[in-house]
Amino acid sequence: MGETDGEQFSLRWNNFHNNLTAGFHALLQEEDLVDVTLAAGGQFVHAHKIVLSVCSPYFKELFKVNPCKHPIVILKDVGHKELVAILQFMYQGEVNVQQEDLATFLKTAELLQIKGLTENDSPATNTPPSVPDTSETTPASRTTQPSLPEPPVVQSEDTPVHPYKRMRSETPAPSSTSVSSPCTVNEDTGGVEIVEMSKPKIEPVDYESDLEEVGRLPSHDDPLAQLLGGESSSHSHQDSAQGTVPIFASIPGLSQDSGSSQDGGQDIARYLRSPKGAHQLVHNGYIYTRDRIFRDTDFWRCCENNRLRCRGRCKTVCGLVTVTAEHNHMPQNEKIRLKAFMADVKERLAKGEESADEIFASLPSDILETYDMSSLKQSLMRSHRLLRVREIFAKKPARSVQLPFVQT
DNA sequence: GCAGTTTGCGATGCCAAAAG
DNA sequence: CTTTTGGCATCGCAAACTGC
Repeated sequence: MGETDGEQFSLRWNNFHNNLTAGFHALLQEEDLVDVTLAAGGQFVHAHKIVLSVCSPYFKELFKVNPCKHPIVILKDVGHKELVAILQFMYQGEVNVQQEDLATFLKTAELLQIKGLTENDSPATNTPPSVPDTSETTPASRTTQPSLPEPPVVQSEDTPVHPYKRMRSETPAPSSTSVSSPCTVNEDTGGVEIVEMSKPKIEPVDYESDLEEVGRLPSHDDPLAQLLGGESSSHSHQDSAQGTVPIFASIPGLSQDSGSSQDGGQDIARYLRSPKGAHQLVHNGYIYTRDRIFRDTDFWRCCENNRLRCRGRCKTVCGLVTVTAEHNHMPQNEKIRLKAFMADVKERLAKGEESADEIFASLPSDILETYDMSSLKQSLMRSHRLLRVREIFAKKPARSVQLPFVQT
């Protein structure tokens, strides 16, 4: 390295920014190398994750926590027109917007945290040099504090840790819509199972923590209750029975009502991992275990199919949940909630940063009142110890456990 | 209180049959 | 023939039990 002390030449491409801008725009126009599908207003737009990430910390974070090859991001309550305009702004650095559409456009841009269009556009961050400051389009009405957008659920078929005998077909989805993007199979575990399920432990979907700020979903103290897709046990599962429901999330603030989540968010679905690592789906307060994959359809069956002889089933095609058979029992929100809590407790126990007493003391009072925590605590502590012992033995070199060969 | 053993049940995979 | 549903055997985890 020290040999490079000689005279250096600065090579500058004067047309660099223009070329980059034109290149990105061309890629967008030709839908070349696109790796994300944005759905808004019933229509779909393809884009590039890298461009969205550069122009929006919101998208950046979204793609970081969902390392799916080709996610489909369904932006509820965002119009197709606004989305296209925002994309044009991101790719070209400028866009023409009708005056009557300006307010909606800017509000959408704020919620999506589009750099150059939002007030909290961090100057310290790497603002794209080619994106001009659009302060001239900044109206006085843009003084509202943008609420943190609820992250849309990135529909992904992510992180299969365990070997499955049958892999999902990658044939394009025969969707009734104009989805031309694949039903992505992301076989990359990526070590991010914390997002959905960590490899050794059960872990809830992590982006629920962001959902808490929305208030549309249950805002219990527990960071896990949202797994249920709503907490009300009084909900009627018939609401979505035999209906197709997209896995989606709304962008709050654009619409004060609950949008198409008529039943209070009950149609939010979440992917989980079972304690054994299998894919699970939580929908309308029911847990489904993936039964099989056929073509581009995942078939799920109620996890109570054995115990309660429940016939509840559903299927997902490109993230669209279709309930195909009714359950013979009520939604098991409380059960799911408890399981989620126990998974959380186990995770914290495993971290060893808190004592068991501290962890249990931090649980919501209703959980503590409902369940016999002393026995639960004892049981968890025991299984935790057991786990540690197994880990220790698993780490031992093989020769240390080899027994002398005895010929019989 | 801890460690070892037993037992119950949930999870999983596979197959057959029904339906379209 | 393809898709969907019903059934069940098996495995393994975790709770419960027992003894020290």
